Amino acid sequence: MADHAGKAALYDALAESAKALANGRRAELIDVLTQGERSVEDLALEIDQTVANTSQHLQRLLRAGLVRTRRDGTRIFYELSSPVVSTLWHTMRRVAEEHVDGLEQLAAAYVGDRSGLDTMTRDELRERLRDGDVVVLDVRPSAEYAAGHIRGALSVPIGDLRARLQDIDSGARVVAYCRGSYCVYADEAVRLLAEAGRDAARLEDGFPEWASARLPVARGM
Amino acid sequence: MADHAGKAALYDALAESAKALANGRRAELIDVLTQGERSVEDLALEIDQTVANTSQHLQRLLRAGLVRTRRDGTRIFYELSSPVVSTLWHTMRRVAEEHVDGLEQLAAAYVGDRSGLDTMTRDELRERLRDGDVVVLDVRPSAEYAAGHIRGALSVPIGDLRARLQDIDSGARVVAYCRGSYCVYADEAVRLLAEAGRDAARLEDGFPEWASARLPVARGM
DNA sequence: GTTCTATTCAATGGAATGCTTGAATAGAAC
DNA sequence: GTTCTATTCAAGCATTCCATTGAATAGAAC
Repeated sequence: MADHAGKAALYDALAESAKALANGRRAELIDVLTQGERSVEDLALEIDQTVANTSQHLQRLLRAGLVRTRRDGTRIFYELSSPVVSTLWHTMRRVAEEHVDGLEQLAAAYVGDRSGLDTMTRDELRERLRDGDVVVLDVRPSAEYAAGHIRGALSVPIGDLRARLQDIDSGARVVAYCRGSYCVYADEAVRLLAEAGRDAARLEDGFPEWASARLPVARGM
Repeated sequence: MADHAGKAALYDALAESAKALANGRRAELIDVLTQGERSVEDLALEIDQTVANTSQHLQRLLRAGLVRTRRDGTRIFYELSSPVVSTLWHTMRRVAEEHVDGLEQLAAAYVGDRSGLDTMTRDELRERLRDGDVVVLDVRPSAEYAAGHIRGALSVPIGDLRARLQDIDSGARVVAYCRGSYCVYADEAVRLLAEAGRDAARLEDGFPEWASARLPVARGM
Protein backbone atom coordinates (compact mmCIF):
# COMPACT_ATOMS: atom_id res chain seq x y z
CA MET A 1 0.00 0.00 0.00
CA ALA A 2 1.26 3.47 -0.78
CA ASP A 3 2.13 5.66 2.21
CA HIS A 4 -0.52 8.28 2.83
CA ALA A 5 1.85 10.83 4.29
CA GLY A 6 3.92 10.68 1.11
CA LYS A 7 0.93 11.26 -1.09
CA ALA A 8 -0.28 14.21 1.00
CA ALA A 9 3.19 15.76 0.96
CA LEU A 10 3.40 15.37 -2.80
CA TYR A 11 0.12 17.16 -3.39
CA ASP A 12 1.01 19.82 -0.84
CA ALA A 13 4.11 20.51 -2.90
CA LEU A 14 2.10 20.60 -6.11
CA ALA A 15 -0.23 23.14 -4.50
CA GLU A 16 2.71 25.44 -3.71
CA SER A 17 2.58 27.16 -7.09
CA ALA A 18 -1.11 27.82 -6.63
CA LYS A 19 -0.51 29.24 -3.17
CA ALA A 20 1.97 31.67 -4.64
CA LEU A 21 -0.72 32.98 -6.97
CA ALA A 22 -3.47 32.84 -4.38
CA ASN A 23 -3.40 36.50 -3.46
CA GLY A 24 -4.61 39.51 -5.36
CA ARG A 25 -1.42 41.51 -4.90
CA ARG A 26 0.79 38.65 -6.02
CA ALA A 27 -1.46 38.03 -9.01
CA GLU A 28 -1.06 41.70 -9.87
CA LEU A 29 2.72 41.40 -9.58
CA ILE A 30 2.82 38.38 -11.88
CA ASP A 31 0.62 40.22 -14.34
CA VAL A 32 2.94 43.23 -14.39
CA LEU A 33 6.00 40.98 -14.67
CA THR A 34 4.41 39.41 -17.73
CA GLN A 35 5.46 42.66 -19.42
CA GLY A 36 9.09 42.20 -18.43
CA GLU A 37 11.44 42.68 -15.48
CA ARG A 38 10.95 45.50 -12.97
CA SER A 39 12.57 46.79 -9.80
CA VAL A 40 10.98 46.36 -6.36
CA GLU A 41 10.17 50.03 -5.87
CA ASP A 42 8.71 50.21 -9.34
CA LEU A 43 6.50 47.21 -8.66
CA ALA A 44 5.39 48.66 -5.34
CA LEU A 45 4.20 51.80 -7.10
CA GLU A 46 2.47 49.69 -9.71
CA ILE A 47 0.40 47.72 -7.22
CA ASP A 48 -0.16 50.59 -4.76
CA GLN A 49 1.54 48.92 -1.82
CA THR A 50 4.40 49.76 0.50
CA VAL A 51 7.85 48.67 -0.60
CA ALA A 52 8.17 46.38 2.42
CA ASN A 53 4.94 44.60 1.66
CA THR A 54 5.79 44.30 -2.02
CA SER A 55 9.18 42.89 -1.13
CA GLN A 56 7.61 40.23 1.03
CA HIS A 57 5.20 39.19 -1.70
CA LEU A 58 8.05 39.04 -4.17
CA GLN A 59 10.01 36.84 -1.87
CA ARG A 60 7.10 34.50 -1.56
CA LEU A 61 6.99 34.27 -5.36
CA LEU A 62 10.73 33.71 -5.32
CA ARG A 63 10.47 30.89 -2.81
CA ALA A 64 7.82 29.27 -5.01
CA GLY A 65 10.22 29.56 -7.93
CA LEU A 66 7.89 31.65 -10.09
CA VAL A 67 10.27 34.59 -10.37
CA ARG A 68 14.01 35.18 -10.28
CA THR A 69 16.15 38.18 -9.48
CA ARG A 70 19.05 40.07 -10.95
CA ARG A 71 21.04 42.78 -9.24
CA ASP A 72 21.92 45.93 -11.17
CA GLY A 73 23.90 48.39 -9.09
CA THR A 74 21.83 49.38 -6.12
CA ARG A 75 18.55 47.90 -7.25
CA ILE A 76 17.15 44.43 -7.72
CA PHE A 77 15.09 43.42 -10.71
CA TYR A 78 12.50 40.68 -10.61
CA GLU A 79 11.31 38.74 -13.62
CA LEU A 80 9.28 35.63 -14.35
CA SER A 81 11.47 32.57 -14.10
CA SER A 82 10.14 30.97 -17.28
CA PRO A 83 7.47 31.25 -19.96
CA VAL A 84 5.44 28.48 -18.29
CA VAL A 85 4.67 30.90 -15.48
CA SER A 86 3.12 33.32 -17.90
CA THR A 87 1.14 30.44 -19.41
CA LEU A 88 -0.06 29.53 -15.94
CA TRP A 89 -1.16 33.09 -15.29
CA HIS A 90 -3.07 33.26 -18.55
CA THR A 91 -4.73 29.91 -17.96
CA MET A 92 -5.74 31.02 -14.49
CA ARG A 93 -7.19 34.17 -15.89
CA ARG A 94 -9.15 32.23 -18.49
CA VAL A 95 -10.54 29.95 -15.79
CA ALA A 96 -11.48 32.90 -13.61
CA GLU A 97 -13.14 34.68 -16.53
CA GLU A 98 -15.13 31.57 -17.28
CA HIS A 99 -16.02 30.49 -13.77
CA VAL A 100 -15.69 33.22 -11.15
CA ASP A 101 -18.99 34.99 -11.21
CA GLY A 102 -19.13 38.69 -10.72
CA LEU A 103 -15.76 38.99 -12.43
CA GLU A 104 -17.19 40.51 -15.58
CA GLN A 105 -18.93 43.16 -13.50
CA LEU A 106 -15.72 43.93 -11.66
CA ALA A 107 -13.79 44.16 -14.89
CA ALA A 108 -16.45 46.39 -16.43
CA ALA A 109 -16.46 48.59 -13.33
CA TYR A 110 -12.70 48.97 -13.49
CA VAL A 111 -12.29 49.32 -17.22
CA GLY A 112 -15.28 51.61 -17.68
CA ASP A 113 -17.27 52.20 -20.84
CA ARG A 114 -15.40 51.34 -24.02
CA SER A 115 -18.29 51.72 -26.43
CA GLY A 116 -17.02 55.03 -27.83
CA LEU A 117 -13.53 53.71 -28.54
CA ASP A 118 -12.33 52.59 -31.94
CA THR A 119 -10.31 49.35 -31.87
CA MET A 120 -7.98 47.56 -34.24
CA THR A 121 -7.08 43.88 -34.47
CA ARG A 122 -3.55 42.49 -34.39
CA ASP A 123 -3.84 41.44 -38.03
CA GLU A 124 -4.90 44.86 -39.22
CA LEU A 125 -2.13 46.53 -37.27
CA ARG A 126 0.43 44.17 -38.71
CA GLU A 127 -0.66 45.02 -42.25
CA ARG A 128 -0.70 48.74 -41.61
CA LEU A 129 2.76 48.53 -40.03
CA ARG A 130 3.97 46.80 -43.17
CA ASP A 131 2.43 49.52 -45.32
CA GLY A 132 3.80 52.20 -43.00
CA ASP A 133 0.61 54.21 -42.78
CA VAL A 134 0.16 54.19 -39.01
CA VAL A 135 1.76 55.68 -35.91
CA VAL A 136 1.92 53.16 -33.04
CA LEU A 137 2.16 54.41 -29.47
CA ASP A 138 3.27 52.26 -26.56
CA VAL A 139 1.64 54.02 -23.61
CA ARG A 140 2.97 51.73 -20.88
CA PRO A 141 5.63 52.89 -18.40
CA SER A 142 8.94 53.24 -20.20
CA ALA A 143 10.48 50.36 -18.26
CA GLU A 144 8.03 48.05 -19.94
CA TYR A 145 8.74 49.53 -23.35
CA ALA A 146 12.44 48.93 -22.75
CA ALA A 147 11.83 45.31 -21.78
CA GLY A 148 10.07 44.68 -25.10
CA HIS A 149 7.66 46.44 -27.47
CA ILE A 150 5.99 46.20 -30.85
CA ARG A 151 8.64 46.92 -33.45
CA GLY A 152 8.14 50.42 -34.81
CA ALA A 153 6.20 51.69 -31.79
CA LEU A 154 7.10 54.93 -30.00
CA SER A 155 7.34 55.01 -26.22
CA VAL A 156 4.89 57.60 -24.90
CA PRO A 157 3.98 56.76 -21.30
CA ILE A 158 0.42 57.79 -20.70
CA GLY A 159 1.41 60.61 -18.35
CA ASP A 160 3.59 62.23 -21.04
CA LEU A 161 1.09 61.97 -23.86
CA ARG A 162 -0.56 65.36 -23.54
CA ALA A 163 2.78 67.15 -23.51
CA ARG A 164 3.98 65.24 -26.55
CA LEU A 165 0.86 65.57 -28.66
CA GLN A 166 2.47 67.99 -31.09
CA ASP A 167 5.28 65.50 -31.80
CA ILE A 168 2.78 63.16 -33.37
CA ASP A 169 2.07 63.55 -37.08
CA SER A 170 -1.38 65.12 -37.11
CA GLY A 171 -2.45 63.47 -40.36
CA ALA A 172 -1.63 59.88 -39.43
CA ARG A 173 -3.90 57.23 -38.00
CA VAL A 174 -2.73 56.54 -34.46
CA VAL A 175 -2.93 53.21 -32.63
CA ALA A 176 -2.25 52.99 -28.91
CA TYR A 177 -1.60 49.78 -27.01
CA CYS A 178 -0.65 48.77 -23.50
CA ARG A 179 -0.73 45.53 -21.50
CA GLY A 180 -3.87 43.83 -22.63
CA SER A 181 -7.60 44.01 -22.42
CA TYR A 182 -7.69 44.81 -18.69
CA CYS A 183 -5.26 47.67 -19.09
CA VAL A 184 -6.79 51.11 -19.29
CA TYR A 185 -3.79 53.20 -20.39
CA ALA A 186 -4.57 52.74 -24.08
CA ASP A 187 -8.21 53.69 -23.49
CA GLU A 188 -7.14 56.90 -21.85
CA ALA A 189 -4.73 57.61 -24.68
CA VAL A 190 -7.36 57.08 -27.35
CA ARG A 191 -9.80 59.39 -25.56
CA LEU A 192 -7.15 62.08 -25.21
CA LEU A 193 -6.13 61.76 -28.85
CA ALA A 194 -9.72 61.80 -30.05
CA GLU A 195 -10.39 64.97 -28.08
CA ALA A 196 -7.41 66.52 -29.81
CA GLY A 197 -9.02 65.69 -33.12
CA ARG A 198 -6.78 62.75 -34.04
CA ASP A 199 -7.86 59.58 -35.76
CA ALA A 200 -7.10 57.18 -32.91
CA ALA A 201 -7.82 53.55 -32.05
CA ARG A 202 -6.63 51.05 -29.47
CA LEU A 203 -5.13 47.70 -30.25
CA GLU A 204 -7.68 45.09 -29.14
CA ASP A 205 -5.28 43.29 -26.85
CA GLY A 206 -1.80 44.18 -25.67
CA PHE A 207 1.91 43.58 -25.99
CA PRO A 208 2.05 40.07 -24.46
CA GLU A 209 -0.46 38.80 -27.02
CA TRP A 210 1.50 40.43 -29.83
CA ALA A 211 4.72 38.85 -28.61
CA SER A 212 3.26 35.40 -28.09
CA ALA A 213 1.79 35.53 -31.61
CA ARG A 214 5.46 35.84 -32.67
CA LEU A 215 4.91 39.15 -34.41
CA PRO A 216 7.86 41.56 -34.74
CA VAL A 217 9.13 42.98 -31.45
CA ALA A 218 12.11 45.04 -30.37
CA ARG A 219 13.92 45.79 -27.10
CA GLY A 220 15.58 48.80 -25.52
CA MET A 221 14.66 52.45 -25.80
CA MET B 1 -6.86 58.10 -13.04
CA ALA B 2 -8.18 54.61 -12.57
CA ASP B 3 -9.66 53.78 -9.17
CA HIS B 4 -7.26 51.70 -7.11
CA ALA B 5 -9.96 49.92 -5.17
CA GLY B 6 -11.45 48.69 -8.42
CA LYS B 7 -8.16 47.35 -9.65
CA ALA B 8 -7.44 45.56 -6.37
CA ALA B 9 -10.90 44.00 -6.37
CA LEU B 10 -10.43 42.80 -9.94
CA TYR B 11 -7.16 41.06 -9.17
CA ASP B 12 -8.58 39.64 -5.95
CA ALA B 13 -11.30 38.05 -8.07
CA LEU B 14 -8.75 36.73 -10.55
CA ALA B 15 -6.84 35.16 -7.66
CA GLU B 16 -9.94 33.28 -6.53
CA SER B 17 -9.31 30.35 -8.86
CA ALA B 18 -5.78 30.08 -7.54
CA LYS B 19 -7.02 30.14 -3.95
CA ALA B 20 -9.30 27.25 -4.72
CA LEU B 21 -6.31 25.19 -5.83
CA ALA B 22 -4.02 26.47 -3.10
CA ASN B 23 -4.40 23.51 -0.80
CA GLY B 24 -3.00 20.02 -1.06
CA ARG B 25 -6.30 18.29 -0.40
CA ARG B 26 -8.17 20.35 -2.95
CA ALA B 27 -5.42 19.79 -5.49
CA GLU B 28 -5.80 16.08 -4.82
CA LEU B 29 -9.55 16.33 -5.36
CA ILE B 30 -9.13 18.13 -8.66
CA ASP B 31 -6.61 15.54 -9.74
CA VAL B 32 -8.99 12.70 -8.96
CA LEU B 33 -11.87 14.50 -10.66
CA THR B 34 -9.69 14.73 -13.76
CA GLN B 35 -10.58 11.04 -14.13
CA GLY B 36 -14.31 11.75 -14.09
CA GLU B 37 -17.15 12.43 -11.67
CA ARG B 38 -17.21 10.90 -8.18
CA SER B 39 -19.41 10.96 -5.09
CA VAL B 40 -18.42 12.80 -1.92
CA GLU B 41 -17.87 9.70 0.18
CA ASP B 42 -15.83 8.18 -2.59
CA LEU B 43 -13.65 11.26 -2.83
CA ALA B 44 -13.21 11.34 0.94
CA LEU B 45 -11.85 7.79 0.85
CA GLU B 46 -9.61 8.71 -2.05
CA ILE B 47 -7.92 11.60 -0.25
CA ASP B 48 -7.92 10.01 3.23
CA GLN B 49 -10.04 12.68 4.87
CA THR B 50 -13.29 12.76 6.79
CA VAL B 51 -16.45 13.18 4.76
CA ALA B 52 -17.21 16.49 6.47
CA ASN B 53 -13.84 17.92 5.63
CA THR B 54 -14.01 16.66 2.07
CA SER B 55 -17.45 18.17 1.69
CA GLN B 56 -16.15 21.56 2.81
CA HIS B 57 -13.27 21.46 0.37
CA LEU B 58 -15.65 20.48 -2.42
CA GLN B 59 -17.88 23.37 -1.60
CA ARG B 60 -14.99 25.74 -1.79
CA LEU B 61 -14.20 24.39 -5.24
CA LEU B 62 -17.87 24.77 -6.09
CA ARG B 63 -17.95 28.40 -4.96
CA ALA B 64 -14.90 29.07 -7.11
CA GLY B 65 -16.77 27.50 -10.03
CA LEU B 66 -14.16 24.83 -10.69
CA VAL B 67 -16.57 21.94 -10.17
CA ARG B 68 -20.29 21.30 -10.52
CA THR B 69 -22.64 18.81 -8.95
CA ARG B 70 -25.31 16.38 -10.01
CA ARG B 71 -27.66 14.53 -7.73
CA ASP B 72 -28.32 10.86 -8.34
CA GLY B 73 -30.74 9.37 -5.81
CA THR B 74 -29.25 9.77 -2.39
CA ARG B 75 -25.77 10.78 -3.42
CA ILE B 76 -24.18 13.79 -5.01
CA PHE B 77 -21.59 13.56 -7.73
CA TYR B 78 -18.96 16.21 -8.31
CA GLU B 79 -17.19 16.79 -11.59
CA LEU B 80 -14.94 19.41 -13.16
CA SER B 81 -17.03 22.21 -14.56
CA SER B 82 -15.09 22.42 -17.82
CA PRO B 83 -12.00 21.17 -19.63
CA VAL B 84 -10.20 24.47 -18.91
CA VAL B 85 -10.04 23.42 -15.27
CA SER B 86 -8.18 20.29 -16.17
CA THR B 87 -5.85 22.37 -18.36
CA LEU B 88 -5.26 24.66 -15.40
CA TRP B 89 -4.42 21.72 -13.18
CA HIS B 90 -1.96 20.31 -15.68
CA THR B 91 -0.31 23.68 -16.21
CA MET B 92 0.02 24.12 -12.47
CA ARG B 93 1.58 20.72 -12.19
CA ARG B 94 4.04 21.52 -14.95
CA VAL B 95 5.02 24.75 -13.22
CA ALA B 96 5.45 22.97 -9.90
CA GLU B 97 7.53 20.23 -11.51
CA GLU B 98 9.74 22.85 -13.08
CA HIS B 99 10.04 25.29 -10.21
CA VAL B 100 9.15 23.83 -6.82
CA ASP B 101 12.33 22.30 -5.59
CA GLY B 102 12.25 19.11 -3.65
CA LEU B 103 9.22 18.03 -5.66
CA GLU B 104 11.10 15.41 -7.62
CA GLN B 105 12.37 13.89 -4.40
CA LEU B 106 8.86 13.83 -2.98
CA ALA B 107 7.51 12.24 -6.13
CA ALA B 108 10.29 9.66 -6.16
CA ALA B 109 9.68 8.92 -2.48
CA TYR B 110 6.01 8.39 -3.11
CA VAL B 111 6.24 6.51 -6.39
CA GLY B 112 9.18 4.35 -5.38
CA ASP B 113 11.64 2.56 -7.61
CA ARG B 114 10.38 1.96 -11.15
CA SER B 115 13.61 0.71 -12.64
CA GLY B 116 12.49 -2.91 -12.76
CA LEU B 117 9.23 -2.15 -14.54
CA ASP B 118 8.66 -2.59 -18.25
CA THR B 119 6.78 0.30 -19.87
CA MET B 120 4.92 0.84 -23.12
CA THR B 121 4.23 4.07 -25.01
CA ARG B 122 0.79 5.23 -26.11
CA ASP B 123 1.70 4.69 -29.74
CA GLU B 124 2.83 1.13 -29.22
CA LEU B 125 -0.28 0.31 -27.24
CA ARG B 126 -2.47 1.77 -29.94
CA GLU B 127 -0.85 -0.41 -32.57
CA ARG B 128 -1.06 -3.53 -30.45
CA LEU B 129 -4.70 -2.82 -29.70
CA ARG B 130 -5.32 -2.59 -33.42
CA ASP B 131 -3.56 -5.91 -33.97
CA GLY B 132 -5.40 -7.43 -31.02
CA ASP B 133 -2.34 -9.06 -29.44
CA VAL B 134 -2.52 -7.46 -26.02
CA VAL B 135 -4.68 -7.57 -22.89
CA VAL B 136 -5.22 -4.10 -21.40
CA LEU B 137 -6.08 -3.76 -17.70
CA ASP B 138 -7.59 -0.63 -16.19
CA VAL B 139 -6.55 -0.95 -12.54
CA ARG B 140 -8.23 2.22 -11.27
CA PRO B 141 -11.31 2.10 -9.02
CA SER B 142 -14.28 0.90 -11.05
CA ALA B 143 -16.02 4.29 -10.77
CA GLU B 144 -13.22 5.79 -12.82
CA TYR B 145 -13.42 3.00 -15.37
CA ALA B 146 -17.15 3.66 -15.70
CA ALA B 147 -16.56 7.37 -16.24
CA GLY B 148 -14.26 6.62 -19.17
CA HIS B 149 -11.57 4.12 -20.14
CA ILE B 150 -9.34 3.00 -22.99
CA ARG B 151 -11.55 1.18 -25.47
CA GLY B 152 -10.97 -2.54 -25.15
CA ALA B 153 -9.59 -2.36 -21.59
CA LEU B 154 -10.88 -4.60 -18.81
CA SER B 155 -11.76 -3.13 -15.44
CA VAL B 156 -9.67 -4.86 -12.78
CA PRO B 157 -9.34 -2.57 -9.74
CA ILE B 158 -5.94 -3.15 -8.17
CA GLY B 159 -7.46 -4.74 -5.07
CA ASP B 160 -9.18 -7.43 -7.18
CA LEU B 161 -6.25 -8.25 -9.41
CA ARG B 162 -4.80 -11.14 -7.42
CA ALA B 163 -8.18 -12.88 -7.21
CA ARG B 164 -8.77 -12.47 -10.93
CA LEU B 165 -5.37 -13.54 -12.16
CA GLN B 166 -6.62 -16.79 -13.60
CA ASP B 167 -9.19 -14.94 -15.74
CA ILE B 168 -6.36 -13.36 -17.71
CA ASP B 169 -5.06 -15.23 -20.74
CA SER B 170 -1.71 -16.53 -19.56
CA GLY B 171 -0.07 -16.35 -22.98
CA ALA B 172 -0.90 -12.73 -23.75
CA ARG B 173 1.20 -9.63 -23.17
CA VAL B 174 -0.53 -7.60 -20.49
CA VAL B 175 -0.51 -3.80 -20.19
CA ALA B 176 -1.79 -2.06 -17.07
CA TYR B 177 -2.63 1.62 -16.80
CA CYS B 178 -4.12 3.96 -14.21
CA ARG B 179 -4.25 7.74 -13.76
CA GLY B 180 -0.91 8.96 -14.95
CA SER B 181 2.72 9.01 -14.04
CA TYR B 182 2.16 9.83 -10.35
CA CYS B 183 -0.29 6.96 -9.96
CA VAL B 184 1.12 3.79 -8.46
CA TYR B 185 -1.71 1.34 -9.09
CA ALA B 186 -0.31 0.26 -12.45
CA ASP B 187 3.15 -0.22 -10.91
CA GLU B 188 1.69 -2.50 -8.31
CA ALA B 189 -0.23 -4.41 -10.96
CA VAL B 190 2.84 -4.95 -13.13
CA ARG B 191 4.84 -6.22 -10.14
CA LEU B 192 2.09 -8.62 -9.18
CA LEU B 193 1.70 -9.87 -12.75
CA ALA B 194 5.45 -10.28 -13.19
CA GLU B 195 5.65 -12.33 -9.99
CA ALA B 196 2.94 -14.54 -11.42
CA GLY B 197 5.13 -15.11 -14.45
CA ARG B 198 3.17 -12.91 -16.85
CA ASP B 199 4.65 -10.69 -19.55
CA ALA B 200 3.49 -7.37 -18.12
CA ALA B 201 4.20 -3.67 -18.71
CA ARG B 202 2.69 -0.38 -17.61
CA LEU B 203 1.46 2.29 -19.97
CA GLU B 204 3.89 5.21 -19.63
CA ASP B 205 1.21 7.72 -18.73
CA GLY B 206 -2.46 7.29 -17.88
CA PHE B 207 -6.03 7.55 -19.04
CA PRO B 208 -6.28 11.37 -19.15
CA GLU B 209 -3.33 11.56 -21.54
CA TRP B 210 -4.87 8.84 -23.70
CA ALA B 211 -8.18 10.67 -23.83
CA SER B 212 -6.71 14.08 -24.54
CA ALA B 213 -4.68 12.55 -27.38
CA ARG B 214 -8.11 11.68 -28.83
CA LEU B 215 -7.41 7.98 -28.91
CA PRO B 216 -10.36 5.55 -28.71
CA VAL B 217 -12.21 5.58 -25.40
CA ALA B 218 -15.42 4.04 -24.07
CA ARG B 219 -17.76 4.66 -21.15
CA GLY B 220 -19.79 2.51 -18.76
CA MET B 221 -18.97 -0.92 -17.32
C1' DG C 1 36.25 55.71 5.83
C1' DT C 2 30.87 58.16 5.85
C1' DT C 3 26.53 58.89 3.78
C1' DC C 4 22.78 57.57 0.91
C1' DT C 5 19.36 54.50 -1.01
C1' DA C 6 17.04 50.22 -2.41
C1' DT C 7 15.79 46.31 -0.36
C1' DT C 8 15.05 43.09 3.31
C1' DC C 9 14.13 41.64 8.08
C1' DA C 10 11.47 41.24 12.47
C1' DA C 11 7.63 41.92 15.34
C1' DT C 12 2.71 42.99 15.70
C1' DG C 13 -2.38 42.37 15.48
C1' DG C 14 -6.31 41.05 12.99
C1' DA C 15 -8.37 38.06 9.49
C1' DA C 16 -8.77 33.83 6.96
C1' DT C 17 -7.85 28.89 6.63
C1' DG C 18 -7.94 23.85 7.87
C1' DC C 19 -9.33 20.04 10.52
C1' DT C 20 -12.23 18.10 14.18
C1' DT C 21 -16.55 17.12 16.37
C1' DG C 22 -21.36 16.56 16.69
C1' DA C 23 -25.79 18.01 15.07
C1' DA C 24 -29.01 19.05 11.12
C1' DT C 25 -31.03 18.20 6.57
C1' DA C 26 -33.02 16.15 2.60
C1' DG C 27 -34.13 12.56 -0.25
C1' DA C 28 -34.70 7.19 -0.64
C1' DA C 29 -36.45 3.08 1.10
C1' DC C 30 -39.73 1.03 3.76
C1' DG D 1 -45.96 8.29 8.00
C1' DT D 2 -40.80 6.27 10.03
C1' DT D 3 -36.16 4.93 9.30
C1' DC D 4 -31.85 5.15 6.93
C1' DT D 5 -27.98 7.31 4.63
C1' DA D 6 -25.23 10.69 2.09
C1' DT D 7 -24.23 15.15 2.57
C1' DT D 8 -24.07 19.61 4.69
C1' DC D 9 -23.94 22.88 8.54
C1' DA D 10 -22.07 25.10 12.83
C1' DA D 11 -18.85 25.87 16.45
C1' DG D 12 -14.13 25.67 18.15
C1' DC D 13 -9.21 25.84 18.16
C1' DA D 14 -4.61 25.95 16.17
C1' DT D 15 -2.19 27.60 12.29
C1' DT D 16 -1.11 30.44 8.59
C1' DC D 17 -1.51 34.70 6.12
C1' DC D 18 -1.41 39.74 5.30
C1' DA D 19 -0.56 44.73 5.95
C1' DT D 20 1.84 47.81 9.01
C1' DT D 21 5.65 49.66 11.40
C1' DG D 22 10.33 50.58 12.34
C1' DA D 23 14.89 48.78 12.30
C1' DA D 24 18.75 46.41 9.77
C1' DT D 25 21.60 45.44 5.71
C1' DA D 26 24.34 45.80 1.64
C1' DG D 27 26.13 47.94 -2.03
C1' DA D 28 26.93 52.81 -4.48
C1' DA D 29 28.47 57.35 -4.25
C1' DC D 30 31.29 60.40 -2.05
